[in-house]
Amino acid sequence: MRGRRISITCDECSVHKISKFKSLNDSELDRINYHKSCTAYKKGQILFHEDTRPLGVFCINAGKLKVYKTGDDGKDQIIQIAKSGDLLGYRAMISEDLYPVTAEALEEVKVCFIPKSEFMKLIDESHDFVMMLLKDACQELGDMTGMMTTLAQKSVRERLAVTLLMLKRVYEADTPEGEEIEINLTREDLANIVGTATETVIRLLHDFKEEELIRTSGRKIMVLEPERLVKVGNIY
DNA sequence: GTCTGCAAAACTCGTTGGTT
DNA sequence: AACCAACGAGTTTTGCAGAC
Repeated sequence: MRGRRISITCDECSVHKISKFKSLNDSELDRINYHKSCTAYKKGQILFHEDTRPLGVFCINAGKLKVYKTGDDGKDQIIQIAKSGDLLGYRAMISEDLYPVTAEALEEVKVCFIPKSEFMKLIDESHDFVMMLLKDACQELGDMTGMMTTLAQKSVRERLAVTLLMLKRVYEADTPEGEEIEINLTREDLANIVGTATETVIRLLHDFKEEELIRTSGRKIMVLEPERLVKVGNIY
């Protein structure tokens, strides 16, 4: 299933200022612009599969993706919800590994693909760019450590509270100021982040609703009381 | 008591075809 | 082209039994 080719130039890109490419100079940016290809993916389409070889990196222009790993029992564990401005696939490429995860569009997604050769040239030439990648990789390592601890030590109820707060941060980036933040994810995806069964997530969401911590409208979830969710999640 | 898995019912959403 | 109803697929919810 392939996406539809589209055209986005870096200087008119809406996320350029928050992307990893913000430190590049004009000539470096021109080169990326020349070599990259941009694609629109529909919901459910796959950008890259686990255990395939990276041929380049993906810069998300618009939309959200779930990044997940499939376990031995066939169940998916969602590692990350990637959003506009995020860069995907560079760690596996730099370490010359296969992709450890799959990236799938959660909605209409616009993505720019930068071939490996051009990306590696940038790493050779731009110190600022390398530092930016290093910072990002270290940050993610820290996040993963936190996630592992959360999954291992917290109850499902606590994990769901932590997950809702994390998703609120992800979704508020795309929400105009003043508007209510809506987390738009299936219950199954939510369960795959929390690491539990869909039914358990639905039951706990029902409890959170009763406690007026959240409100739901169809599949959409609105966090009403983030401070109380912090307490429920035992976050200090 | 907490959580999971299964099954069934209820609900939502996207697609399709007909009508205006 | 716009609107609407019907339909089917997918998703959500609920109840129950059982494992830990």
